[in-house]
Amino acid sequence: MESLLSSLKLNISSCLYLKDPESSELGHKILSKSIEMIHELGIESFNFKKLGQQIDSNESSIYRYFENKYRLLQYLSAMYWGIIEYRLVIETNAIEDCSKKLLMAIKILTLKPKGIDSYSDFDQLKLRDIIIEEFTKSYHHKDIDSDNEDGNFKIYKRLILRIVEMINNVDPSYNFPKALACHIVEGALQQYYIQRHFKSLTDRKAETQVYKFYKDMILKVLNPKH
Amino acid sequence: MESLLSSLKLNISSCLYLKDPESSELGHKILSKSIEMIHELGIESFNFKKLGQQIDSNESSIYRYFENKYRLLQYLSAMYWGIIEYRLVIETNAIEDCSKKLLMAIKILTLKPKGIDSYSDFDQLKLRDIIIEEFTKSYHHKDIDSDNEDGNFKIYKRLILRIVEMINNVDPSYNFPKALACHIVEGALQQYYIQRHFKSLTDRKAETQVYKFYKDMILKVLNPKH
DNA sequence: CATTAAATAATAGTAATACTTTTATATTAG
DNA sequence: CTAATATAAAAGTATTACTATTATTTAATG
Repeated sequence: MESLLSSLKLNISSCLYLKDPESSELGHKILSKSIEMIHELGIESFNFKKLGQQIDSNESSIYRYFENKYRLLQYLSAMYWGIIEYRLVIETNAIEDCSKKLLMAIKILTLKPKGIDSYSDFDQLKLRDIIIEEFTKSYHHKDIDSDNEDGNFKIYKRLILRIVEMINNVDPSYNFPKALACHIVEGALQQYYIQRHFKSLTDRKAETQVYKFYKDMILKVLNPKH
Repeated sequence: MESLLSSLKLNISSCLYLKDPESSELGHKILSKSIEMIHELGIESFNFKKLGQQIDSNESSIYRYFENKYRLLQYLSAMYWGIIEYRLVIETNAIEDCSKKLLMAIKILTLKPKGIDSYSDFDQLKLRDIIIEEFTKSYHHKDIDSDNEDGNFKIYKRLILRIVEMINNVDPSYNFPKALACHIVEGALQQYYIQRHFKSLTDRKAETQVYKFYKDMILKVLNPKH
């Protein structure tokens, strides 16, 4: 069955683009090809000139969609977190038990997506890799505060607040729900980065390690009501 | 009493510089002034030309010490982690009790240093801010693997392995000591960044929050032997 | 179908940056 | 005093990120 998301549109803050890339053929090409290229080159070596060459378009045309490559990265990040948020809501919705709900959320945040759903003409695994490698750069810079005011990180923050709510439902007496939620979301990326690049700091290299680590943590740190 | 560190020299990997900045007057000026300027401008807007102007020296002279500004950032990071490692060893050395030892380590990692010791002609609090704001950029880039092979992150990794050892001493049966250690070291920086820039994701804005969060976590996650 | 508006392409240009090269000058060590 | 080394000054190069201009194509509307 076709995924629901394929008939919906992620509502991405219009501050992130000059012209909506979902509104044209060229826009779609920009998104899908930029994922490939940033994945291959890294954000530093990637630029709009190279992208233009690859999609038989022109640098200046791309600038009509995005202010610069970091804005594009923020857009791609919003897409990623939007998809995660969507899965989080859909896949935890029916779960009654608070603890099980939270654990499912953590699964979604940590495990590689399996049956990639048909939403998207782009490669979701490559997008995930980009987030692991580059997301930190989309919000570590001098303009972070004004970017933030503009709502560039709305989806990301809303996602974290959803986790906070789940944590509160499991254990309302826990004192650091926000810190814990940030920790899990950001830490999961961090763990994968370390697995890839700092092997000596990795306990065991397995996809499920990251999930197990947080599961163990959650179960011990939170005291379920009943 | 004068700190021991003032009579020692941090042993920073020679891969990080072309000429040892500790070996000359100009080198010292480069270090202390770059801390001020990166703190003020952020690493992106900072460059060697501007630095040269501020210390009445020349761009090209600075290039004889450091390959580029990111290498300088890695050097400053090594300095920071070197000081933390030093404090970690000195201040936990006499503590017998494993758990107390680990908690002291976490204090050092999370709390703002108080009685700044006399090691250094530079501003340690500014250096700490730089690490919070910019450290992630020193190891999120395409050359990370070769940088790493060259030993650019030796001190950082050794520091983490010290924490791992402390964790193992408290609870040898714990399955994720490395993940937990990375988490604490990196997460502490992350928490401060979020406190500063994502207020809505902060539980309570207080310096001690970060320490309390990890203390709570450690006490619940690890099962002391006795 | 004709007209108009909008989107895109092609080209060139600008300003800044990151870094190199060359040459001159100052400092230091033997 | 001499020679080696460190630094300064100045100019130059290649790249990048972005803008501006004009031409061409496409789509939308009456």
